[in-house]
Amino acid sequence: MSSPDSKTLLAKLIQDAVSKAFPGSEAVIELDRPKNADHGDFATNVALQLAKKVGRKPRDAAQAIVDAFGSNPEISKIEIAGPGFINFTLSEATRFAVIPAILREGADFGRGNAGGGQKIMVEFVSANPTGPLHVGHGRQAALGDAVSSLFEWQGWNVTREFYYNDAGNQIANLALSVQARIKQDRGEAAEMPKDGYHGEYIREIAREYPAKHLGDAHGNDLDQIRKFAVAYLRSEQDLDLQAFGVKFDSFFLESSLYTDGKVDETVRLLQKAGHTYESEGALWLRTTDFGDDKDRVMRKSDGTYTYFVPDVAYHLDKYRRGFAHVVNVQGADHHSTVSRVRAGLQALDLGVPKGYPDYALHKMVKVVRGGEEVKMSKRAGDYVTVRDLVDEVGRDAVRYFFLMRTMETELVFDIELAKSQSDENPVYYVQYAHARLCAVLREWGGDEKALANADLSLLASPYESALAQTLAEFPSLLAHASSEHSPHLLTYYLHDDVAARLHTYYNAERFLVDDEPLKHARLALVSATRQVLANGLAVLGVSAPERM
RNA sequence: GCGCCCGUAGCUCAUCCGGAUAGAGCACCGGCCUUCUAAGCCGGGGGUAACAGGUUCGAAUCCUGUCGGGCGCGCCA
Repeated sequence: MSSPDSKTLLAKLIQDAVSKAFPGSEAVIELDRPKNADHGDFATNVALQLAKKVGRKPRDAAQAIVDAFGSNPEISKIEIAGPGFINFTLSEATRFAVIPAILREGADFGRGNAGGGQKIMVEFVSANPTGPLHVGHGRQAALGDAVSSLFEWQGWNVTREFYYNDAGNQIANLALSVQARIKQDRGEAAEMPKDGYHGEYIREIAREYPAKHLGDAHGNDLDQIRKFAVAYLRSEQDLDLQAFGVKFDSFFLESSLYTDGKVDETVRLLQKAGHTYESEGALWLRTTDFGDDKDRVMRKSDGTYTYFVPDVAYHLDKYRRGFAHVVNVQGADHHSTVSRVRAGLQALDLGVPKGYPDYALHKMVKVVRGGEEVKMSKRAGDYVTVRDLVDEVGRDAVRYFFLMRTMETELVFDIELAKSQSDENPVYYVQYAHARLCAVLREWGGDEKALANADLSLLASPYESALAQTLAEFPSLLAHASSEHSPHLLTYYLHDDVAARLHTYYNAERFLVDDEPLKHARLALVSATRQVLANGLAVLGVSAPERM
């Protein structure tokens, strides 16, 4: 929309016209932005909706509504088109009004307040500390961070949280794997565990360990090995995230749920709520009462808990920490946990809302080089790490590529394409647009603040009004991308709408003309466009270079 | 077998809480650099939106079924 105000205003004017033309009839006023520029800035289908009810042909009904429409300075043209759409065209002044608004709001242009300062948690990455982060975690890091930013831009108070599964079998396996390597290094016979970790990094940890643990250089203290390996890999993952430019506000350890008694408490609460039963020596929760497709084991017959209990305890804890809104970003291969965690929370009977928590599930990442799938990484052994990608193609390209696709499709990451500094590479196309505008402003050398007073009525080319209109859509686009958890909408907006229109404009008109007032008007548009590109890239976590 | 997701141009994908002629990029063909960054721009060809029904004034979009692909169905996490 050109601005929230003109859309709201228009909706009200239409409502008035409808009640004047067809007293007593009810209609929902829908206002769309037509794809085709010939159809004006806004279009409504009220006449199509009403035609049947009032017994008129759609176009006749539309005419009656148009006749009842009062005049307004913001609207320059009203047309009836197609089967009975009413198209509204904004006046040029209204369309360009966004430019001073952008220059005034600067780095804040596009912010909304849908969140109203409420707390929201985005949990993402949440890798087990059993190895370097893989490309799937990379997609999750890019997504989680971008979704978080989108929320922040809508006025939410966002907490980015990383959950460490540092308890359970996989960690025990990690410790055993490292122990086996330590022993092998000492020339002792030692077998890797059946589902052990075989990556080169296990050998690295095994080599580091003896020097730091003089008392137990033999590798007999499994608990000490486990602690060392987990700490080693956690700091390793931190470095991966740092290289990727993702910062978390909090790290939550699964093990703390046990040490703080929260797992036990959850079990007690579930038992008290009466949805548990014992069978085959195990303790079960009747999650089928809450929409799950089968009941779940809480406590195994060996007395230990399944991952399900800490998961529920963890989410209860989130809820108690005051996060009424939570979005968990996870791989789609975990989709079965959604219904079971929700069911577990319902079974507590503590009033946790039914759809809690919210999930954003994404498909896996396939890495391709020259058409061939890449599966191996030297350090990790059987998978490609985030670090491999960042080191080879750079943070910006990796982030942008991870964000370009909708979550529910598999992402094919083409290393050659991401590395190419050419028109084939969408991230360079957008960054180049930004750098180009910086060059223009640099060449001009004046004070950008003075542009706020430019006489925008001098802007007359179709490129200018198209570009201004696109810029005006930025706030509503961000709001939409935020509520849909869809950063990819922003990548397409920046690439196809802003950058593409800008390049066309750039090739068609010269900005640094001799006519001072016209030059100022054009530079105001240039400055506003640069600002929108910078703000959009900031949301995506991609840099906006001034030179390329 | 059951559950979730996907199927749109030669390729990679947008659009999806119903709207007008289904859009980009790549690839292909033809133009544009003495002018602020050609990493760019303009024009052209290319489609039964897997298929079949249904709802509707109107369906890529919603519903049902079929086919094809992915993922998940453990007292693993």
